[in-house]
Amino acid sequence: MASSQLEKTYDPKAVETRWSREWLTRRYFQASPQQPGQPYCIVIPPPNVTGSLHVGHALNHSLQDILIRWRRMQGRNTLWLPGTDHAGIATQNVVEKQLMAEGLSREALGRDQFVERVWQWKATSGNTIVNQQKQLGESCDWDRLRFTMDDGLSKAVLEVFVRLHEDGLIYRGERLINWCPRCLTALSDIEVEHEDTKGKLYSIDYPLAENPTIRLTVATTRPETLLGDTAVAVHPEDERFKHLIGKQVRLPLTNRTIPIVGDPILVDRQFGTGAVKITPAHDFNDYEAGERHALPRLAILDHHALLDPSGMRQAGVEPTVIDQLRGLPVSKARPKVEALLKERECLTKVDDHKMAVGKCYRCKTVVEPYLSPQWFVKIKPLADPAITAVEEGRIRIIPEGWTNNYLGWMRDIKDWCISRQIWWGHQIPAWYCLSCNAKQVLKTESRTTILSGATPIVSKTAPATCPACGGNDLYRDPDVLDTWFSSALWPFSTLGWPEHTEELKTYYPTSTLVTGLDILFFWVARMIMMGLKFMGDVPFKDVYIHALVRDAEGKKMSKSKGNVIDPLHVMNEFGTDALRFTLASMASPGRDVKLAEERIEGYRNFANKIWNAARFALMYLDGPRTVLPPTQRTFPDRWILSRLAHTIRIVATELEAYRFDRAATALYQFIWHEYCDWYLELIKPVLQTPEHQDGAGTRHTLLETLETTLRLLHPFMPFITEEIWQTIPHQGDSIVVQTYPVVDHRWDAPEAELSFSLLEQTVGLVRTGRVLLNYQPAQQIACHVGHDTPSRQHHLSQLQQHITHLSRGRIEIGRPQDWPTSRLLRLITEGLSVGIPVAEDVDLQKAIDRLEKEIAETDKELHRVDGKLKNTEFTSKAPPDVIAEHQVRLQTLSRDRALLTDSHQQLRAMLGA
RNA sequence: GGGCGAUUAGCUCAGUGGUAGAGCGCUUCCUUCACACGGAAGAGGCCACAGGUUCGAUACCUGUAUCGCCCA
Repeated sequence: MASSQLEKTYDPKAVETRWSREWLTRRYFQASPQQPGQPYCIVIPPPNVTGSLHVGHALNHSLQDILIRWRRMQGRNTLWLPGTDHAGIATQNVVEKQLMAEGLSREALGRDQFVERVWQWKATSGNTIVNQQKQLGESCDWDRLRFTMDDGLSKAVLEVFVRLHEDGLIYRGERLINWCPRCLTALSDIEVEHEDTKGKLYSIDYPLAENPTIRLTVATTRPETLLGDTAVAVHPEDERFKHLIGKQVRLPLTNRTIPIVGDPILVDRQFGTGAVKITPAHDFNDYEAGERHALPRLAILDHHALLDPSGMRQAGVEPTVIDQLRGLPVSKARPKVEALLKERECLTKVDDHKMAVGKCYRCKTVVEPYLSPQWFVKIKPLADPAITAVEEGRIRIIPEGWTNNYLGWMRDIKDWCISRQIWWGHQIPAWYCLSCNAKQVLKTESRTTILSGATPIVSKTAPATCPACGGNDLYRDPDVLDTWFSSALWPFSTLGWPEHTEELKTYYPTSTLVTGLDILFFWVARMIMMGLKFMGDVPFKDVYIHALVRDAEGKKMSKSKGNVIDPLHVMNEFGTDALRFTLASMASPGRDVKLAEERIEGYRNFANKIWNAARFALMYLDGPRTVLPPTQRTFPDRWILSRLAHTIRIVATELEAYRFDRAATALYQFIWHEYCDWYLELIKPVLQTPEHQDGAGTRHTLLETLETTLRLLHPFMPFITEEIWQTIPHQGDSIVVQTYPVVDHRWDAPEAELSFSLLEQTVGLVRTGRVLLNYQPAQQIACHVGHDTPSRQHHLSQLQQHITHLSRGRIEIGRPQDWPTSRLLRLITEGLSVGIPVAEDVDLQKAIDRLEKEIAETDKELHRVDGKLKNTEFTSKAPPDVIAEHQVRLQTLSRDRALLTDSHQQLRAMLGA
């Protein structure tokens, strides 16, 4: 057990590579329903299969690994189930870009070949993130790795789709949906990101049909959609306009007249001119208004969001206008329309206006409301139980503040558009009989349109014949499902559902879901709905929501900004343990993690500190070790055991509460500032004295506390703790499968803690005095130590050897009034006095300044406390113990002040002499 | 526009109805035998602002300002 086994500086790389492999080889993370212990299960939020690990994953995964390793050590039957997500639009975009670079396109390839190509891409890049996760030491059961498009999960998707359809909770219909004209697919409401932009508010005159000299002025931010207007709305109680309701206006640039309707929902009398145009095919609010007033819908944009000549013809747009606008994107059409309106003197005003535009969350293209037939989930019946589950506390959201966010969204939830017009994903299991639906299925060369009137045959397997006509000319719906549809099943589909597996019985409901706020609605809410619907129980009991990781300035990390911290780079430079500990210690609830490399460096240093503490222990562990009952151990041993017990308590409490930051801080504080700074220093004299009578007992406590601390720290810093644990005397194969420390009440030693605080205070004063008098650290000095309170004075004499050792002084303990009155610097705090002889050649100014500062501070505090005690309001109303405490403080402060003043005078006298 | 959160040391953040805390950074000293990725000693704060509750508020309440997030 020679110390040369450990290098002077900890080198994480070799250690991490070795142990991450070894743990996998030894299959420590494999779960089984047969294992004993109360189950504890976490399903990982599946990252994009073709992605790579970013620092957000690192945070998310570190926290899960801490929970899982902690529970595993507690003896729970733990399962951390890993997996990846097929990320439909994102992955398809990536592969399409590759094709473009090769001069190909998905259309040129055809659907089957394209999908085959994506599978190939998944095969080459799909393991990247998994391998990175392994490098991070994530203790997942890798045998159970799942993918949202693997056979089992696809089976679950089919089952769910068919059953929801049977229950009338999935329907197909023509609605206005969010459409990305670049991805050429529908998006759900929450896949649209709203962004404030500067726009304009146009005021446009619509002349009254019966009397063109009367004009109704409408305000709009999108003048080009005017071509598709089918009404104008005013508030039914607006005195300015209510007499116009029911009349017709001429729609500029077209040959149509449209009605004026009264609508209290759509119209805000204060906004704009008080009159708005209604374009049901191009605006969500207008769509609903159109429903209320049974208005026709006229679409003038095609699926590329270009002005569509045939749409415009149907809308009665003047042929010359059509010629000018055909094929233009909105951004170019708008100024044209503006100019045309100006020409005709219809445009009365253009104001600057702040407005929100929706953008595709995948490609940031401006989305268009687009009228098209899509598949929807009727969500209300699913949402209601999901609301109740959270209200009743069957699911706890942590931090609690997000609960209202969740409930608010769920109560106002809209039907979920689940069809996507892409190729990569779960194709919808619906077929159309081409003979029954001859008029509803329109095939052109480039596109097949299935009108909303078509009758689908929904089935888990391809039907051979049409059940209605017996025909066999069946056409499968080309759309695929929203990726989140399959993710919503994740907590049970990964455990084998729809089969009734032992895994489901054992691990469902899972214990905790750890995720970022950004997918609370996308994913968490939908898992709750689907879990309740298909498992009859919540998918998890706790949802822990952590913050997002930002850069040191608090900006969102993004490749284009170049402020991305690459976790792998950081792990290489500072060690995985350092990164994990940093993320854990910064995971305070309700606050974003602002990550700077200096922080990680700081925890790299922490790892090195632990490493060297272990080196120290190994140097002195040779020799017999004796186990003594805690009360019979030495003062330093009793103290450190007491502090360790305290730390174990804190870590347990904080982990239960998901306060990773506080648990990490407690560990840091204990290890560095108690164990290393004080305990190891305190026991050096015993260890460095051969045959010391306390040697055997001390060596045992040293080992016992180090080994326990390593286990306590292991979930946070798995690698270094394993490496050290293996080096010191131990029982068992790996720290991974050891028990987590629990509090031993016999370790609590309040008397030792009290003595320690006196020791710390005394050593602190001596060291301060040493610096004030410019004595070198190594120089042995003589000093007097005394205390006001006799019992504390007695404690000082018991601590004499430790004070002597830590302050490098010959300590004489006695009452301050008996000390020499000249050539002595006295420092005083809270009744404790330290006197240090002043050598002939010392510059006393520093010491005098210091004393003056302390006198001033004591004075200030004295006045404050005295003032309070003289205030009868305080003495009559404050609780007695608070008053007593103030009285004691007043006494101590007065005595300190007197002694400090005395010391100050003596020093000044010396200067004068 | 609605909701939520933040505002504490130079920076990043804990925290509590009764002495203001940590990490990093900064200053000075120190290569002594675990560690210079270290040790020791320091400097640094009207706890955003204004009211209120209270004997007492950085903390509880109300409002304001600034910043951030979510929703519309």
